[in-house]
Amino acid sequence: MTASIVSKTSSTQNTVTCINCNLDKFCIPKGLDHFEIGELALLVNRNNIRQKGEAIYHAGSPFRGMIALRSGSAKLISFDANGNELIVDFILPGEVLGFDGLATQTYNCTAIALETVNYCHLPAHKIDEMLTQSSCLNHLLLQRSCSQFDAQIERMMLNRRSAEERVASFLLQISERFKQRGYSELEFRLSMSREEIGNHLGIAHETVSRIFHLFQSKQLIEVRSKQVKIIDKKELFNYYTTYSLNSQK
Amino acid sequence: MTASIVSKTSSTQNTVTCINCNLDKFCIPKGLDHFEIGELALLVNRNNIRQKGEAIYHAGSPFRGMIALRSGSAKLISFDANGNELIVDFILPGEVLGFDGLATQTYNCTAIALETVNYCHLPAHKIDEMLTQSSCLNHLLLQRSCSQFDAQIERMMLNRRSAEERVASFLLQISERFKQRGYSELEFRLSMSREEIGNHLGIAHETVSRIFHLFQSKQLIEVRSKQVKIIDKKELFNYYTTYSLNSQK
DNA sequence: CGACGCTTTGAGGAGATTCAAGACACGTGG
DNA sequence: CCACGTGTCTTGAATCTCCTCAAAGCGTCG
Repeated sequence: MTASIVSKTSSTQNTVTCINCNLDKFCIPKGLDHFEIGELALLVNRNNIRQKGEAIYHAGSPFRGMIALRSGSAKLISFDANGNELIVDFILPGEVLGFDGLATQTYNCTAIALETVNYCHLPAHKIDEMLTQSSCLNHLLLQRSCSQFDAQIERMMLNRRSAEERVASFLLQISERFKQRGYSELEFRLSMSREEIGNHLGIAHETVSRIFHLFQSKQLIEVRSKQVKIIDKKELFNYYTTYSLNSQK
Repeated sequence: MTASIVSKTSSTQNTVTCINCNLDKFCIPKGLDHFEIGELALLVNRNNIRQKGEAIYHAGSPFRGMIALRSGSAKLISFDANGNELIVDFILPGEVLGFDGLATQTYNCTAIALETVNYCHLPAHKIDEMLTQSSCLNHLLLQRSCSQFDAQIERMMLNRRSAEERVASFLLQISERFKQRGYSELEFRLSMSREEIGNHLGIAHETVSRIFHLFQSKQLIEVRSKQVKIIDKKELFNYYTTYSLNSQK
């Protein structure tokens, strides 16, 4: 594990903390008041780096705290009984990792960088401190955890849809997440491979490729390797709401 | 909504409360100390009844509190954009409902009785009271919510398995849950239809039927309508761990 | 430039769905 | 108590979607 690197700049302007971080609307501080964010800022280790393919934490290892990605992306994976990898989620810049270890104090998943990442680390023992002091954070974490419930239902819904609907939904979801963080919603680079997309969606990587091609031929998107441009967002959206009209009741 | 019926017996022996309830190991009180259970017992409305097909709560309605089933079973459902029903989970006696409304203060799902149910109701405003007083309950709820995370991964795993593996897993899961609550683990009655099982597992009801028949012909189970007897639990278990050796990497 | 990994594309096949028809179970009323 | 009707369950056959295997194309990085 690398030691956390605390900025040594004396001028506060140049020091990025939770208070002036541009990700504050999406990160852990979301929902906390100004004072609490200040408290939080003192607890966070910034500027941790991992290269592509390196793990941020491992399944089974003791909970070390929550992670907020400042740049780069990661995949959150789990392994089945036969050691097959299952990609539980992709994590984009500004998103938070670590919920899989919060309750049991042991990480259930392994987090691996898909490209070079820079992240902030809120240590576990400091989370405990905050939990006993601030009922606000407590409530916040509860809320965050419960929103997992919604995500689960969303995923169950997707799992009974066709491969085309899954891919459409995947593209729109990534687009939306980029948009919310101030990146272009219509043109972006996928940091994960077709294999990884397929794994996450429960379809073969060849199928992902074929459907990307299909969408391109239908003028819905333009794909060139990992670069994606969404041409017809509306139609892409229709793709996965309209097509299941005669699905099971 | 029916008014809660509080027992009018004067003798404490005849009054079932959280303190002497046989479900205390599985219900909300799990993990609370004796004093806290006593507190809880004062807050709970008991003996609420719903008939088969009736809703216990509706998606979109304000969070009214947590529900613990004392007898009977229910299904927790959600609806997709086209109004198709998705069965998120089945709830067996002694299990707790309502997590889908805890964070947002609005139920995300609809809970419907699969047969006559008798349930206890812990009102929402009393949960709030307890949350500000007892950090223990707070922590407990957080833990419960986080365990949703595990369930989600488990379900994602299942969703890339074959129909046979899904059905095997379903039977074993129900069996395990009955066992934990003191019912026979090898012989039980399924309160849900083939249609509902299929919906929950993401397969057609005909497929469920066919696989029940297949398992019977392999001497793994005996099925007669809704009555199920597990003959070879071990082999049934192998069925869904062994069969995916050459699944996707 | 050559090697390796990722992506694309094709062909064949397996598994699950859909549609359709018949069997069975359960509740109702005669 | 039996006949009847409705809804659930079973079973078969045809079809379709997606997977698997295989090979070729493309990109990237030393």
